[in-house]
Amino acid sequence: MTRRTFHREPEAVRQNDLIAATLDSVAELGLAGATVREVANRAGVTPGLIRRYFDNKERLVAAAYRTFIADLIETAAAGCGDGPAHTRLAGLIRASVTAPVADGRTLSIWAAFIGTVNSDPVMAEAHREGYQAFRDLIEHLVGECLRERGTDASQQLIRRHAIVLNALLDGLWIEISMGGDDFSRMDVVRIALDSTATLLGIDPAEFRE
Amino acid sequence: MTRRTFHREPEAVRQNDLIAATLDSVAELGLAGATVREVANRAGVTPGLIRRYFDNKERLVAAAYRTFIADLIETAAAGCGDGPAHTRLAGLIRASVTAPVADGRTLSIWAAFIGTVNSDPVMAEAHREGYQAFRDLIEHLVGECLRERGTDASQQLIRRHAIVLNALLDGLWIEISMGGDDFSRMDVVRIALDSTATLLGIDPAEFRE
DNA sequence: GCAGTAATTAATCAAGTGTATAATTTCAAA
DNA sequence: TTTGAAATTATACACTTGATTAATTACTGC
Repeated sequence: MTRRTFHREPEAVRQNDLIAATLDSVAELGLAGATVREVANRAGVTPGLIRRYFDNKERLVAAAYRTFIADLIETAAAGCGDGPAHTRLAGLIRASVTAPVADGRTLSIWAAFIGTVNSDPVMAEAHREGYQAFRDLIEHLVGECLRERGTDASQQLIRRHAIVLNALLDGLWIEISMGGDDFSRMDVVRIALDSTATLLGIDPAEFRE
Repeated sequence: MTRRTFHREPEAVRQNDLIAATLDSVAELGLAGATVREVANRAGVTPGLIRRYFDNKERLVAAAYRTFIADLIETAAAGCGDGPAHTRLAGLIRASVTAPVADGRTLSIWAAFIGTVNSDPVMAEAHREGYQAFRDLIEHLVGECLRERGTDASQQLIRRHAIVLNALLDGLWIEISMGGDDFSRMDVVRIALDSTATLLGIDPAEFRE
């Protein structure tokens, strides 16, 4: 009986493959389905190998969460482009409520991980990092946006706006990703942009360009 | 060696205890920690008993989710009271962003369950029910609120408002429950009410009473 | 081409899981 | 008080889980 053949991969590649396999497992089977064996199978690898790249399963899952969140924020932030602040903010909003940020798979992974934050300190820390990054991004853009319009907003007011806008985006993202409603028929981007403009006291037309 | 003593309970009570124990387990240990033995221990009962009240663990968890969501919506809806529509809407909003609806334990349970919706059809159905109930409640209140003010809003516009408001409340609820920010210092109720008024085009003062 | 090292496999382990069932105990009715 | 049925316990089972280790294989540098 002969062993299965294999070929070596650079450390970074294998780590990446294992993380990708983990995220696929979580998306399709839930966190409970992301077993060491399932992940190894999807990565085309043997279960024992995981331990060479991650001390234990907990670390693997935490690493997967970190890259997931980082990628998600990066994708959303990439929608900003450059130009005046209100255009960048509009880009961020558009990216946040459309695929690939807003879709079922992303939500599934996010939800599965979020469910662990309360009972797992490692996951809680990984979560805090990513969350704060997004909030800071929004707060920065809102501030710039208001300043651009000559509004002399206090830091406190900017923060308040950021909190509300962040909440709105989170909520819309969840609703859209969940897909229960007939969002296909609506212009979700339009809804998100108009609502944001209303909340910030900006002329909605300015967002539509 | 003598067996442990026990006393019988009416079917409804036992079911309730088991569900409560399940929710406690999920809140503190996550879904993975809600094992048959853990739940039984918390309910002061032996693991085998669970099978007498629920065909299998899956059913127990689904039942727990259903009662959890139902209670949550009921608690939020109880904040409505009676009176003019805008007062009832304000009550719902207030209830949604304050304890016991908005707190860490509630969020933990919610998140743990949400994480299963994508990979578990039974949970998906339980989820859809509860979610729709809340959305309908908001839509109804928004409609009444606008009509009360003489605004002749189309059903489509009402629906749009409900979607946005629901998203805002969901997002705020998550942010507050997560507790990462220094919400303790802010008047979250005020923020929620003012934002809602802005979105619906209502005078904020009308909400503050 | 060869040797050595490191990556990978294969096989095994102990612990924990949900489930099943038989043995007991409680309680209400007679 | 006794009896019988239903609720509860206790025990066991088959399976899956994450982890561990020795044996093998692939690749790098010479």
